[in-house]
Amino acid sequence: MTYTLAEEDYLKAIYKIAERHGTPVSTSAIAELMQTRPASVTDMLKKLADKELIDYKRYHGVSLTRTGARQATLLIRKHRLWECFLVDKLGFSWDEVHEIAEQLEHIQSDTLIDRLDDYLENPKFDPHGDPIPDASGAYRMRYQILLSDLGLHQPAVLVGVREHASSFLQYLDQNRLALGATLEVIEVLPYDGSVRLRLGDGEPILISGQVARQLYVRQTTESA
Amino acid sequence: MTYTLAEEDYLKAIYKIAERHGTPVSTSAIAELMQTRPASVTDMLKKLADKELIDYKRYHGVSLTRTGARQATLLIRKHRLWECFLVDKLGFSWDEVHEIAEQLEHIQSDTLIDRLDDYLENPKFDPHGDPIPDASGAYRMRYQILLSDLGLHQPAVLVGVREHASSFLQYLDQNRLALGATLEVIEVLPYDGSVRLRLGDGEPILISGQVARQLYVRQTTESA
DNA sequence: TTTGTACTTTAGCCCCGTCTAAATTCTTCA
DNA sequence: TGAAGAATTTAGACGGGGCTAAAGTACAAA
Ligand SMILES: [Mn+2]
Ligand SMILES: [Mn+2]
Ligand SMILES: [Mn+2]
Ligand SMILES: [Mn+2]
Repeated sequence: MTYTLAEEDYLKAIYKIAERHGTPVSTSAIAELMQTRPASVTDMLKKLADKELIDYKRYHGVSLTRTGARQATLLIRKHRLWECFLVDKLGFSWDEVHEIAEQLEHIQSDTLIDRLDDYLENPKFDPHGDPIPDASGAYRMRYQILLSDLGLHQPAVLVGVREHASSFLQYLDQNRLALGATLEVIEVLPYDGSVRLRLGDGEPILISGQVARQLYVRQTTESA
Repeated sequence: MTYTLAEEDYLKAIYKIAERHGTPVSTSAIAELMQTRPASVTDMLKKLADKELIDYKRYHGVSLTRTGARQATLLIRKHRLWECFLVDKLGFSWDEVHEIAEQLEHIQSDTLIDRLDDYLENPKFDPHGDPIPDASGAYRMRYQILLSDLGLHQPAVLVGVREHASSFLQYLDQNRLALGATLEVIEVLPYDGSVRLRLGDGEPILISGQVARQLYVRQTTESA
């Protein structure tokens, strides 16, 4: 019923890889995300399989069981709620909170996280725009597309980031690319796929195609 | 520069025992407080001595070095600030917070705890009346005596508890014995040392000598 | 001064989570 | 279809932190 820090982090890693690349999840993908060796991953996979948190067939990758998936989403819930706390209450910026939340998410207390949720007034999204599962583990995906897939002159709002590295988030800050910003693609440069944007009512800015593929936007009504 | 959870808890235990019973601190005292075996304590003492966090001579107990004591007080600072957060912001009661703070105190972040301190408006005492060290590790002891040592008809205020067990704190709640309560000893029963108190302006209550020896009070002016 | 007893340490073991090196299995392509 | 070559697992080790049982030390009482 209660899992170790390492077990929790593995479950979360498997969940995130499955979410992005589908199932089954390979040993090497887990090793890369967790910065460990594949041999270490194999060891842990056996333990998680013994506890029926994953379905594991040697040489064929893993997927989470219902129990494992539930545990992973509860951990993600805790991670994201703590990030909200750090940003909204303690004044951290969105590029500073990940490492701390990576620790805080493992605090074991049945009531703590629900009280924190109430204290924060039940936020639905974390500082990076990621949805926060409720106490039962359920959440709805926000409607979103990649900025790189947004049509020309389609008004849209920045709602999330695919990349969470500090350096990337700081780059966004420097270019006034904050969540909630309204934008519109003015031009896509054919040579390298760079994108020229109108941001709010300011001067147009230019971002690389690389960056455009890391930003999630929601289209707004034409007339907005 | 950064210590494991177990190392931190051992340093804190040594600090607390030394504070209450003086130095050197015995292996068995540590084992009892930490709920482990003396053999395990001996193993850890060797490691802490290697890292120069304690002075250790086989068979003769330990004391903290300057570095060790500093580390212990910083841990206590974190523990007590988190307890304030849990009580003041999340609405926990003082008997529910110890276990959670026991985990939260180990979160590693240079800035987190200082921001938390500011967010809580730099409290000087935790929910149990214990002083909170500042960022440099310094704190002043509150003036206090045991209720069992308070003279008859001396007006006083309840400022701290020596015992932190949930059952004890709940007992205090049930008898309206909260920190800050004004009180006065009306009578000490000679047979078993029980104490009759006037609490605020309510009816007198009777507490055992056992309980009276767990409560810290500060005398107030006669005219108060 | 000796000795009994309580306290402490050592020896040897265990589990967790990680690693390297070697062996195994899968897959792809000639 | 039969190797390479890549991915994965196994074998064996290690450090951290804990335990039991046995041995060593200190100290108080005789
Ligand atoms: Mn984590
Ligand atoms: Mn996030
Ligand atoms: Mn602790
Ligand atoms: Mn406290």
